[in-house]
Amino acid sequence: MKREGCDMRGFLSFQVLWLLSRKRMTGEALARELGRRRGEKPKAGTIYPALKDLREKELIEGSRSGKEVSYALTQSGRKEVRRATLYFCRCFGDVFQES
Amino acid sequence: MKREGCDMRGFLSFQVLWLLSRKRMTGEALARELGRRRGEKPKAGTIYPALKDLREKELIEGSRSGKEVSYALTQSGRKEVRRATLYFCRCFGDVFQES
DNA sequence: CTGTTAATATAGGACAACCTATATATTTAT
DNA sequence: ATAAATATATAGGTTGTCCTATATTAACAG
Repeated sequence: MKREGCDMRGFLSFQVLWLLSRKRMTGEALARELGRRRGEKPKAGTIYPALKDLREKELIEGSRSGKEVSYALTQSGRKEVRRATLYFCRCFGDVFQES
Repeated sequence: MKREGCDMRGFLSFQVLWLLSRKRMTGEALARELGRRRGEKPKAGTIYPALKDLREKELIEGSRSGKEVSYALTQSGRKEVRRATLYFCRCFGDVFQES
């Protein structure tokens, strides 16, 4: 299928780190919050592979409680989200100053 | 090669539309401005295929003058950049309110 | 206990965003 | 005229972001 407009994918892992920098969350809670912002909730096949990748990079760590896994940033995760946020603002800062 | 941090690719086409919404620019000028913001200038193989894609979607149009092609938004390009900016702000607005 | 639902997980595929070449055309300098 | 530099273009490859399945496990209701 051809996209009509410009592609708006990207920065999923950054957005996950950003959300976790504010509050510890489960995969489902993350998906719900992303859905609230994007208009459409990402599917399981989007969110869980992303969480796995961040876990393998040791930027986040999860603790299971029943069927849920609650994620939080590790120390390098906190460092990384600071770095990434600076980069993000340098790239897109002016997009916000005018809305 | 494994990336250490989180991936920060994405929104190239949006960023190009955004820059063109402010000023008519050539491919080279766009690459320079992206380089200024990102810290590294994107290569020719990144920028020109992106411009070709946006041209084929009729979101931008270019006019050649010598060796340079100067790009500007079309009418649907202007519409698209408004739509995309709203979406972008809804997703990432709070990232900026705290820096 | 058994069936359903909720949360997590993985496989496999499409596509944009990046790269490294390599090529062509125009302009500028020698 | 010729060489070098500049701007544009395309081919081909990797990776992250998305999807649609399909499967597993824990909680919950009957």
